[in-house]
Amino acid sequence: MPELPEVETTCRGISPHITGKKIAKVTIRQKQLRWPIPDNLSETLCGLVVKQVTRRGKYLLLKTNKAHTVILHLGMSGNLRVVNSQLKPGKHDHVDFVFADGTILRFNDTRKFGAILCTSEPILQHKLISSLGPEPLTDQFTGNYLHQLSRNKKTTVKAFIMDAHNVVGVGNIYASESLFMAGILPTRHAGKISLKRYKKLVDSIKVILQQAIDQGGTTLKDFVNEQGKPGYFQQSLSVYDRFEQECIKCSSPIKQVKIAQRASYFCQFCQR
DNA sequence: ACTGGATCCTGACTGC
DNA sequence: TGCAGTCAGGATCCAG
Repeated sequence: MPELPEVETTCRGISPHITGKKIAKVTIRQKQLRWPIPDNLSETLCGLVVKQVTRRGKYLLLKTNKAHTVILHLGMSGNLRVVNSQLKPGKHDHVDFVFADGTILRFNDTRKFGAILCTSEPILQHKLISSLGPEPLTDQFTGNYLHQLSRNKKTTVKAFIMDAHNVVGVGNIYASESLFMAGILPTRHAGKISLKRYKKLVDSIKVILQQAIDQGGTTLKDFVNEQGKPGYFQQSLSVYDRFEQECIKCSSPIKQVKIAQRASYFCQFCQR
């Protein structure tokens, strides 16, 4: 499931293969994703050159030489691969961005939770992008920021840090892992956690995400691999999906609870 | 204004 | 073996 490190890895992986290249056409086999893909996408993008591939939260942005920017989201099962024109599309290969030199950027998404949109307005003003919280790995994301934002919030701290309006890129797995590292129970009310503890939580989120991105660097080659699924990380997880297994710190069994319909894992002794 | 729940989708897995 | 049910998950939308 793509979380921020996976999207960052995808961004770095595809960028050198499509930056500076002219779009010849866009082939859409399945337009019914999270939102329908715009009907005129191919006509709109034909002839435009990809100037820059960037990421904002879990959105990938393909900036062109005109006003238009392609907004891509991988949902939970999506992936992008760079393939050559000989490779026939397989199951769930919903969209091909075909470049003038024959390179294809192929979007595959089993569960169709992803999205492909296009906008000509300044990208930071786009509805999906403008409401996003700060990037977790920048200096704007601090303990002070989270502490202040969380005052009077009754939601759980886990739901709070997973809300992209507060901070982007913290998905279900890394939320559990970060809270474990920071020693905070996921069920705690966000508004009642001290500044000191938020500082520790922010440090933990940065460490966990940076580790995952560092590991992702080794899988970049997979994005130009015909049979390859983009390699997701073999991240070593401390609590996630370890129900009833021993806590790595205190050996007591890991607990599981549902928060906002998401499985959450924690140690009842190491987190409070 | 806030918060929690339903929702989209497919495939893997479980239980009868 | 097969079928029905459950779960996973990001982010939006909706209802209370």
